[in-house]
Amino acid sequence: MPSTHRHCYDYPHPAVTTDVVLFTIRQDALSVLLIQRGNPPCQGMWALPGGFLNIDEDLEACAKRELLEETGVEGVYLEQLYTFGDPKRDPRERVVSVTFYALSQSDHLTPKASSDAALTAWFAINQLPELAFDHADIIQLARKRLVSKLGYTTIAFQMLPKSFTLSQLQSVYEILLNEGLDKRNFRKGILARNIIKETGEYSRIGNHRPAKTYRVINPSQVEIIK
Amino acid sequence: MPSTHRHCYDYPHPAVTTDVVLFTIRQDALSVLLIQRGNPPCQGMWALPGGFLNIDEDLEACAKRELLEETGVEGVYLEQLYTFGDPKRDPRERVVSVTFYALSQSDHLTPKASSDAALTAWFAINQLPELAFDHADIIQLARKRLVSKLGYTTIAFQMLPKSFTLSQLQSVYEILLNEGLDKRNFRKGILARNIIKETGEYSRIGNHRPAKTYRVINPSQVEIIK
DNA sequence: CAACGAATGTGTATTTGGTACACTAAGCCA
DNA sequence: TGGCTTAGTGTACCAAATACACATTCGTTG
Repeated sequence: MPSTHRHCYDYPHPAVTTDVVLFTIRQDALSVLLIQRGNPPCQGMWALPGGFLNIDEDLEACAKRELLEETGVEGVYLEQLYTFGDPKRDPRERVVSVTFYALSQSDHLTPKASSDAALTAWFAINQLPELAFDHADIIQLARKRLVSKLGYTTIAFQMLPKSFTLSQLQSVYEILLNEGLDKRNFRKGILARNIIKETGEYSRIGNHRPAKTYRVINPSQVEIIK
Repeated sequence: MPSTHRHCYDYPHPAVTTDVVLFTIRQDALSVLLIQRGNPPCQGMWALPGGFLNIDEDLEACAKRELLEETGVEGVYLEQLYTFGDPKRDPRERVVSVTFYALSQSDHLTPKASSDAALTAWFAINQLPELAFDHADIIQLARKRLVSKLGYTTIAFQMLPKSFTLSQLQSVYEILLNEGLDKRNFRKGILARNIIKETGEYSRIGNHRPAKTYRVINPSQVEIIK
């Protein structure tokens, strides 16, 4: 390493980064937000938003900052996923990446061109491009975690607007679980948990019967249920 | 920092450590292995085994190495828990700690005096001493994770010898869950899962009827069940 | 304005899984 | 042989999950 480097330690330190898997549902498919890399290594490949931890910055703050800087997305639900530290995962230097996953509803999605002019785009999880580093592993682990959390938390509501219909909610579950669910049983189950209530208003989109809309009783809080 | 430091970077790097919460059951209590700190900061307080990541070392390898070096324990089940990165969690420098939890049966427990002559000792989880840094938080998170994994994995078997009785197994569950369980229902439930089988041998300890011993069908593999 | 298309909304019967509960069996020891 | 200690076993009840079909309410169109 060049001797002009300024920050010195008496034993080697790895670099620490955060990377974020931002999920949303687009066109009936679970999708993740990726950035096309403009520089080597892995130039031209797609990668998760993320970057180096500032020395006085909390891990979660770093993840949020990188997500905002690189994609313009903020205010989403964010949770730590796993820490990847294979010594060879980045060819440049030793990099330990603390990864997060985030959930966003379509409302909040305003990914803009990043400050370093890289491309950002959504990809359906079953049609991912070639990914940089170990980011494909990270995405699969995040997906697995998200799906398993569906079963015992209220995490699904983080992918819906404040007010939603039961059909929309069921659709989130069906897309994530990748299986169809019985409408009556689904509604019975959700309502029995007492976590949502009617807004009193109706969704009047489409040329069919309007649907009651609901909202979460304890919003912006992911709880363990049952 | 002293200018004699040798490893230099063009932006500051945090230190990365691993810390391990090693659980076992001793005297009918869930217990963790701790080391008394010989040096500041937190001199005299108790801490988790752990230490700095070598620059070419995998995270899990680091956790295993530190556990072996500091406590003499090896061959235990180990799993990543969470990464703690509060900028103020260590007063000396910025330290990001990737934490693990480990499970050991009494058989494997041979904690020896560490190489740097610190004291190691087991503490019941309800009688912990004053702990260094944020190690109390780490232990509580590990306990929570372990208990919740009881419900949907075969993790409990990692706390028992290869061959065990159903009463011993039930005891592990009772201690971790902190509640008594019905013997008949417990046995019915475990056997219905088809994860253990009789060894054909009997445990003949104590002045009472011998107990059939069992072992895990798929040993040294923690599986998700149901 | 009637018929149609499309999505909403609703109840019951069955099966399955979980829970509650008490006595006999087998060994050791005095 | 009687007493102590832990092992080992079955059934009845209740709760939760599943399977399953049709009427309702809009908008649109002929």
